[in-house]
Amino acid sequence: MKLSSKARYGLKAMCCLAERQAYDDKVVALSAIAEEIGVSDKYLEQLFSSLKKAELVASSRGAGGGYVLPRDARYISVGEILRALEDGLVIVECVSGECSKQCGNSEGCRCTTHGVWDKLYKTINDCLDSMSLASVIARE
Amino acid sequence: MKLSSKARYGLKAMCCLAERQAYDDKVVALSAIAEEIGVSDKYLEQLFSSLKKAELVASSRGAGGGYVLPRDARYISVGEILRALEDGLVIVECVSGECSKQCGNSEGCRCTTHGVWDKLYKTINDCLDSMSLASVIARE
DNA sequence: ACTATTTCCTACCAAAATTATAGGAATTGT
DNA sequence: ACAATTCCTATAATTTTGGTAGGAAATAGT
Repeated sequence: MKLSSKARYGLKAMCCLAERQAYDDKVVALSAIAEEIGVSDKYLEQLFSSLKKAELVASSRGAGGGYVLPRDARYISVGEILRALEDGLVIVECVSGECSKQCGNSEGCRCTTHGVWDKLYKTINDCLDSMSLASVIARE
Repeated sequence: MKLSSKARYGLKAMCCLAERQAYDDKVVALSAIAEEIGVSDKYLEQLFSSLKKAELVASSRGAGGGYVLPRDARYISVGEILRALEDGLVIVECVSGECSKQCGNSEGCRCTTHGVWDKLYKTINDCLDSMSLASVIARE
């Protein structure tokens, strides 16, 4: 149950973007973020593609273009970011969907361990949703 | 951040063992558990090897041998089981160890996102430690 | 109109981790 | 002796992850 590099770098990149935007309210070129956090432009592009799809960043193309946060960092949660990067943070198939093959018992899913995964899933998401991007960069 | 099959099958197997032991207090052959939860003997052997190392099962070899819980199911937590199967449930390297390459800032680790992983790690473990094997098979 | 810059899209490759299989050694009850 | 069982190690197959690459589309400045 390791967190992917996508999630690690993605969150770092979002922090970086938020910090730069707090400093001067301009669009930030992806290359600047990539350099700061130490990944290639091309790799980071892919992460931002996921983030954009989830509307966690907005962009403008062309020369002088770049990315901005679509809303205040106080209203963007870590949970949203990680779910965008980690395919919904689905821990086991059992959770958040039909429980067909994994459990062997789809309807109602009374498989012994279902309750465990369910509770774990909720706990993780609650935890991550309780942290905003703003609170992270403030290191609260 | 998916849970491994090891963890899924391992917990199921532990539930199965606990249930059988509650029923009649004998050692349970691994093959019986493997059949019930639908994995091969050989695969399950590996999981039990990890579980044994963590002293979450005890075994007797030879004909008529098998596995037993070394203590009451009320005093075995899901957290213990999953940590044994999932390499300590380490979410990111940053957590529970030196924070060298991943963060780029080892001492004190003030990397922006460290607090997030730390909190997440604690939350997950607290959640899992709060569930005993007995409560799981009782479906509480 | 041209150029430089930048996001966006898609395909692909390599490495690592996971999942599973296999063979056989060691132990023990009958 | 024999059958049943755990234990140990190697390895094969599959999937996932991490990262590279090329180029299309858009836009600002000249």
